[in-house]
Amino acid sequence: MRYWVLKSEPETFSIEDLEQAKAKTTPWDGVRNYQARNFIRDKLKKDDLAFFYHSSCQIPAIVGIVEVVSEACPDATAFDPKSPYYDPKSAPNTPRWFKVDVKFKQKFNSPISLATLRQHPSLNGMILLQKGNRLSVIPLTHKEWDTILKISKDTL
DNA sequence: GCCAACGTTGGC
DNA sequence: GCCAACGTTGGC
Repeated sequence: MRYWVLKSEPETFSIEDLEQAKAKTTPWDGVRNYQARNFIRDKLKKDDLAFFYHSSCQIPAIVGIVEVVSEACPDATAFDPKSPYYDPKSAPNTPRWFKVDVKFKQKFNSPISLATLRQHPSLNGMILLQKGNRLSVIPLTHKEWDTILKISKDTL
């Protein structure tokens, strides 16, 4: 199994929204970046775990943990002209975009801010921390996952 | 609100 | 296939 970071703008969809969702589960749809798409389609598997990251907000931070609970399938929002994620170039028989379902696992008592993550030298290589990084589905090494988990436990 | 960094588009 | 122009992301 693999570990990930999934980014979301809390004004659009927050971890609280996920916790309150039906079955605490949501389709992780609307991803419109090819690199992120490839991770979703090819690498995200049922039972993978991911940190939920709040971006473009007052304190960008990892705020909790979610679990992948489905395999990848076509992102239906791309077929819907009324959806903000509509993409006329994606058709049901030749889908361009994909999604998985994710389920709420845990919300951290104290979020781990970007600034905090940057204070840990062992996380320097993280894709999330790299300058100019805009990827919304980010792979983590097992070591990075463990390090961040430990930070979350130390700050309880 | 600014702006750096990056991705995408489209003319040639 | 190059690259300029434009659009978007996201931290600050």
